[in-house]
Amino acid sequence: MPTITGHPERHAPTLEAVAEAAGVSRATVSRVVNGSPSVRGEVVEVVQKAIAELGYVPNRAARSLASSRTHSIALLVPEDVSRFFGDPYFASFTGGLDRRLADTEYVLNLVVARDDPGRKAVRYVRGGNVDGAIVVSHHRGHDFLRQLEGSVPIVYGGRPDVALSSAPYFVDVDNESGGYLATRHLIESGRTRIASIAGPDDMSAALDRVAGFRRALQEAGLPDDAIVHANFTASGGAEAMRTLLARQPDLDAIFSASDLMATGALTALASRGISVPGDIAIVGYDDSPAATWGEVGLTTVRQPSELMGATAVDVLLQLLGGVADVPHENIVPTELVIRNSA
Amino acid sequence: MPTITGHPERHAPTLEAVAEAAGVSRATVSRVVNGSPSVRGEVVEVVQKAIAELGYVPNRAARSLASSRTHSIALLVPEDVSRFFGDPYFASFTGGLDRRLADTEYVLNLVVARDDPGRKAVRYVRGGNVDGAIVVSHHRGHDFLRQLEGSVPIVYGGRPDVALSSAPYFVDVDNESGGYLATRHLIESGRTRIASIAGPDDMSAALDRVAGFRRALQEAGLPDDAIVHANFTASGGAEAMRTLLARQPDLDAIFSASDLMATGALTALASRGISVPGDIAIVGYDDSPAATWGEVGLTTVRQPSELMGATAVDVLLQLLGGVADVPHENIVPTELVIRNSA
DNA sequence: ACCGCGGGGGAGAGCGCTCTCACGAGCGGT
DNA sequence: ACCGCTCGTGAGAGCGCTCTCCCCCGCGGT
Repeated sequence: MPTITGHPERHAPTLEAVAEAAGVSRATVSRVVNGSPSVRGEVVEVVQKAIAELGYVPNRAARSLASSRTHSIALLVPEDVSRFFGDPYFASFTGGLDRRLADTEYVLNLVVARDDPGRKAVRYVRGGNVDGAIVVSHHRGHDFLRQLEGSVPIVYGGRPDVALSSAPYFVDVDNESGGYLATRHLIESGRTRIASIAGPDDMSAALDRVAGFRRALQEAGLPDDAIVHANFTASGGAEAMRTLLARQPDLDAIFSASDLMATGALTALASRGISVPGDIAIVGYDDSPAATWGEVGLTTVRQPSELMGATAVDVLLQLLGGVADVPHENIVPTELVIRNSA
Repeated sequence: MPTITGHPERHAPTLEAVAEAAGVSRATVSRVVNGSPSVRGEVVEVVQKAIAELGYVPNRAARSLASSRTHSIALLVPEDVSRFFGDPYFASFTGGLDRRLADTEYVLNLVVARDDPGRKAVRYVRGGNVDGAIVVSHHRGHDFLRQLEGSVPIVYGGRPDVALSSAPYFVDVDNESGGYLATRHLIESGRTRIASIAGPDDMSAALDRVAGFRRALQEAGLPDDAIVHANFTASGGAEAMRTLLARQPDLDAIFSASDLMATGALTALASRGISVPGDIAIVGYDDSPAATWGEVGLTTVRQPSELMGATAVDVLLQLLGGVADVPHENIVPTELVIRNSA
């Protein structure tokens, strides 16, 4: 049964056909297709004309079989896809990644390591199906990632928590400077009694933001000890807000380490009739959709997630291109998005 | 493992190597790998043992070159990736799709048709790089999709708006029954003065939900004319809520055609001291993250987006498998998620 | 004149797999 | 005993590229 679902495949033109049409050898066409500099200009033109006329498209499989390069890279997600993409941060990370990749000949393979744990994904990556991989949303405990070492170049989105045997390449965001930025903004708008609803104290990202918060306050000679840790949820944010108000009723600004917690804080404030930004200014963190869903738009620190995606691709392409001395740590800066809440 | 006489060069084992190790021909190994029934059981075992010992992984490129089947399918997104994945609906559609695909040998290629318009993506799909494609988030005006016709089997997520020359395959959700489900739930919990905050009246999905709303009320002999259209935003929902209250202050239930509008309605109700679900019950639509972000969890109609993704894969696999009489229209039912608001 | 050299282009051997054929063995029917 | 089958397996020809040789030609130096 050679017929596949009745799709009459018109024999796609091959390199050979182009070569014949252009009156040159296969090798020459190949050179033109791959942009080799050692073909005379006029020959290049003839070949390109033939390519255009025949509508030739290189066969990826043949190419990668012959060159043992696949021209595809894996986006390795070590968890459920819907959870992954449901996170706006990763959605836009992927967006930046894809946009950067669009300029190249590379194709993105979505590889999910859900069950197993990761057996299939590891086999896929190690099996020579991709030239490199970008690993995102990895967490402590994803030890199977170690099995990828020594196969293809890998770039991590976020500093990997897994103990790897050699220094990994990764891109990460500068949380400290994010906290600093947010706090400076509050200071510059004249606030002086500034507190922070921080994230869990066992997450380095949360602690780094606190560090930035403190640095800004210290530089300004303001007290830096009004800090309550919460768990990155809206209700946690609301509770933290109440705690802070109880402790220090004359607060005039809050730096919340996540937008979600900020929305909780906003709710808590609203229910007490405290106006934002009139009485208290709030800066969030993430620039998630939650930032614009409430009545007041949330001023927040955006993680340059697109840039991170693009950077991850850049690093990987350099690695694949054999560039020497590619930096292992690639830290991108954060950016303040000013709306109404501060 | 390195042999005594061999070079230390660790070269990925090929079919040939397995064949030699197992003492059979390449063809036989190929048969085993591809699950051909015509190999004796004991031979299968020997071969599988050899495969396991050598850690053999088939070379995808070679396989697809020889068979002219790529074993990969495209997820074609005709718009910006971050916007696409930022939508929880699509995130989980993709999740379902991926999960279903995980049981197969197929791999997902993320293909974005952003600029161009779609030139590169069309070339990619037509160029024989994938066996089939799933097109999502397509809109009126995406005429380039027509150029895909006649290349590989295509399944659309959502009924395509583009004028195609032959009946497309698609999966879609049953909006009418979603509206019906939500409204029935309100009726069954004893509500009798039920209104709807509907979506824009030029979107068929919105109108279908209204139709379901009406059907439920008519069946119950309740008035079905308390309907205000809004634009699917939170502030639109809040305004619609105020309008409804002004019109009919004794309302005891609301069916909101989106979760976002429902959150707006909740805000409006809270500011008037109307309790949910005490005074007024609310059912939303989508089961987006917004449904769980507020103080009260939103009872809502979940679009079975995962199921849709999985169904799209099923349909495509059937098409690829040459199954006859694959249905073109695949409508999946909606599902009620009960939380606190109703 | 000669030689050497370098650049442009052709020839051809694979890359690792699939798949059609051919082949031999075993078996039942006549 | 013969034929004709089926069944399991092997042989070998590609699939469409890349890439290493190698050759040819024109040039400059001696």
